[in-house]
Amino acid sequence: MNDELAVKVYKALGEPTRLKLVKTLISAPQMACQEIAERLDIQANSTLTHHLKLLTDCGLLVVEKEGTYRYYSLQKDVLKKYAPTLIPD
Amino acid sequence: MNDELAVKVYKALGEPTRLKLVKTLISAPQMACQEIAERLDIQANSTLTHHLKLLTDCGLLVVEKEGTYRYYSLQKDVLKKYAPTLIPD
DNA sequence: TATATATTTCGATATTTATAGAAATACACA
DNA sequence: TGTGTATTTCTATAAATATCGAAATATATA
Repeated sequence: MNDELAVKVYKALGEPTRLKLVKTLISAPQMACQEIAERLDIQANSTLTHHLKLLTDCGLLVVEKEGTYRYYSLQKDVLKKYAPTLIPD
Repeated sequence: MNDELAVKVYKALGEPTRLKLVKTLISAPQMACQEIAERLDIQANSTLTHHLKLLTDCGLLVVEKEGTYRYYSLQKDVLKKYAPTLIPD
């Protein structure tokens, strides 16, 4: 058990916007920034980038570049390990 | 799934001192403030109280008064629900 | 009641973090 | 190459939070 990583994961999940983001991605295969920002009502791009960085840094999200877009998707195995209760049956 | 509560729980766990506190209580049946403060190297009583409050407010800990002492113990079922990976086999 | 011990509350400060705007970068395509 | 779109980086600011010292509260016991 890596405590530093656990702290990062739980810190990432312990904020309303990011928890909502994670829950949104549970049912979506992947989403680009624009769509995420709209869905979560985030005003500034930089704010979204900030949250996405924290979530990817701890391994909860991964990015895939495709042209100008970057698609973010959830690493369900990581979420399942640290916070399985967030995943609906 | 109560998102507000989840945020509170993960916020509580997403800080090094509190994660350590929770992990300490996993193997201890209950501990009084003094002992917790020593074990975690917390300087000020008020700092410990602050952390204990966050942890009890989200249901991770419960207190039992006994004379001048207050014994804090972990609600393992709550921890198991939100962060089972923290509990060793 | 007076004193000692354990813990909490209050008020202040320093650090962290969420948010935003503007500039920079990356890429597609005309 | 030049223009438009998507995202990130930079810098600043406001809000949240961790920490502390001192005073207050609670309880046991001399």
